[in-house]
Amino acid sequence: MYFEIEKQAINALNKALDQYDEEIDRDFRLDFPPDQKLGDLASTIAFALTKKLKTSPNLVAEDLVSKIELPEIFKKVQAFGPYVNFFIDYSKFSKKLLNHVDENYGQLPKVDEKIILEHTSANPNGPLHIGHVRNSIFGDSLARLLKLAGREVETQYYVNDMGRQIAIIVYGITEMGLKIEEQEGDKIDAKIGKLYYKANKEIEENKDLNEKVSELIEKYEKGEDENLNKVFENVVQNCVDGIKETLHRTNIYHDDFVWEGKFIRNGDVDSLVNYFEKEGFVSHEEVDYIDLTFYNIEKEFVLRRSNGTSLYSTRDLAYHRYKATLGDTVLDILGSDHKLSAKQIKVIFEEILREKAPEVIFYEFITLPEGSMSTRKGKFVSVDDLVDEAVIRATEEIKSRNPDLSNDEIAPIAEEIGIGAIRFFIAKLSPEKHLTFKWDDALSFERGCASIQYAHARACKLLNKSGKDIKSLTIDDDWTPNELEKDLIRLIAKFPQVVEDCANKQRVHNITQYCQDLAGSFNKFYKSEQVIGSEIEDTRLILVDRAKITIKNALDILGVSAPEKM
RNA sequence: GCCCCGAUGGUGUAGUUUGGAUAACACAUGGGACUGCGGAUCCCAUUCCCCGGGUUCAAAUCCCGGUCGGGGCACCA
Repeated sequence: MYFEIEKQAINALNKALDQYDEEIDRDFRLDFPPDQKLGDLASTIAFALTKKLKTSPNLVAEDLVSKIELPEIFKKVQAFGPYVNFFIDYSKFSKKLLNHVDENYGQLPKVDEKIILEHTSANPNGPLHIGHVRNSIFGDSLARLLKLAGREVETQYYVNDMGRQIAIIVYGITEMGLKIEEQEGDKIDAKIGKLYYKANKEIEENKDLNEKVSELIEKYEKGEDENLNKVFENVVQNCVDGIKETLHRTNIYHDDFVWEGKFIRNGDVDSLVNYFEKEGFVSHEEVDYIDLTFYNIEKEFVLRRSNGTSLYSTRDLAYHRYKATLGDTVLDILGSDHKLSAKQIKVIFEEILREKAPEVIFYEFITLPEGSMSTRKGKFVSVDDLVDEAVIRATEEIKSRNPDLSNDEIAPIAEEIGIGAIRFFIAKLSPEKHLTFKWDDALSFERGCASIQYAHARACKLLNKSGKDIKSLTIDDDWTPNELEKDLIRLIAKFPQVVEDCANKQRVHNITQYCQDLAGSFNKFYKSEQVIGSEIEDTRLILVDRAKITIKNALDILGVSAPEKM
């Protein structure tokens, strides 16, 4: 809705600018003034004009204002020093906006772009830990955001079934006689993580065993030993199943799980290497590699191990070419430790293959106070443990606030609140920020996400209590919103623009801020304005209903559900 | 050593890409609102742009040089 209004203001400004002889850049946007007393939309265009006219910006602003033909939706336009500010006519605008908001509010028109978004892609050698989950939460929220902004999005999880890690687990099973189901842990992925830890320890203590692991890799890559294939596949499938369970519990779903082995079996990796060879990009020493020093990358890109088996990086290249066939844009969410290899891939795509390189969004790590997490060393906090703990705390909180609710009623709400708290906690941080994980920070959620969910629950309660069918109500013709109502309306109106801005910038964390602002504004309104029993009860019920919808849709971007009571 | 990120109230962060008006949010601390359409709420107070230069009418934001913190530099993924 703001789009439309902004466009009208910009048009009016442009018409005024037409009356000057000076040419200035017409590609400008409007800002939000710092205070509502200063209006709803502000332009700094006077500064640009001042340069040409050689007078003071204040005079230019005054002059501009006198030349503006004000569109109907505005009440007035006024100069404040050098700023030209527009004031919305809220008696007209509010009605228009509230009648416009429905369940799909925030959904922008379809854009002709299909995005293949890869996220999470954690190695299937143990459970998801809180380092991985930053990738998942960011990736999933971004997918939701982009969809809302009109893009078509397909999410993929790249399953590393051929890596050394999996071979080490297989070694533990076939050579050390370890059994997955005998390991500690509730879930199969946790058990696999334990087994990996043990097998890895054994190999680290006796380096000669690395030979054996390499043999396993070689055999699996050849794929001729049916029994061995089954062991590999069984480990990977089980672990992925466990990871999926964790992801689903936190509202994260992928459209497809692509196994890297596919690109060995279907010959894509071989034909890619052959192409590099044929075009003369390959250098041969102990191994075959591509020299990238010409492109300012010190590290050579190794194509195969000396025993001929493939490497992750080569398989990844094949995978990315595959993804490029599925959509217009290939987007990866990666930890900052992948920066170098992502740079290599970019150069290979652009300079050697002459194809569009994948886009990458990097995030910095979550570490424990004692250092980085490591599945190999068994040093990590699993997402399952974190979620369990969050739900336990939420349960206690609900119990103390609603003693009359039964356990069956509490359980689903506790799940919504606990998971919301975690997703919100991770999502609110911008990706380039490093985070040191502390239990208390992650779980002190009473006033974080929960207060937003609470605002939603409050709105639901209120609408229910009115006993009215909201759809049948109409807005009072004489209604002019007061300051608190205006505030809330402004925020509701801003939502589509927030969606668009965040999607363009690929920044999810600003949504969390918006949610807090919106809930805060709703709470203020709720506190001081009576709804039921007021002279404009119907109008206010409609406002409450639209605020409720907007909160719900905004939380949905973050994968956080909005409970109707809590 | 080379490369990449970060530094904003007591704490944790947003704002930096696109320079504009009084730097936003949450927590913490201290005070207040108390039977309300559920207080997981609201109001008030306190406290911030790492340092040094430069560009500009205007710098948290851009440029140069430092300091401190995190990460990367595998025949790992």
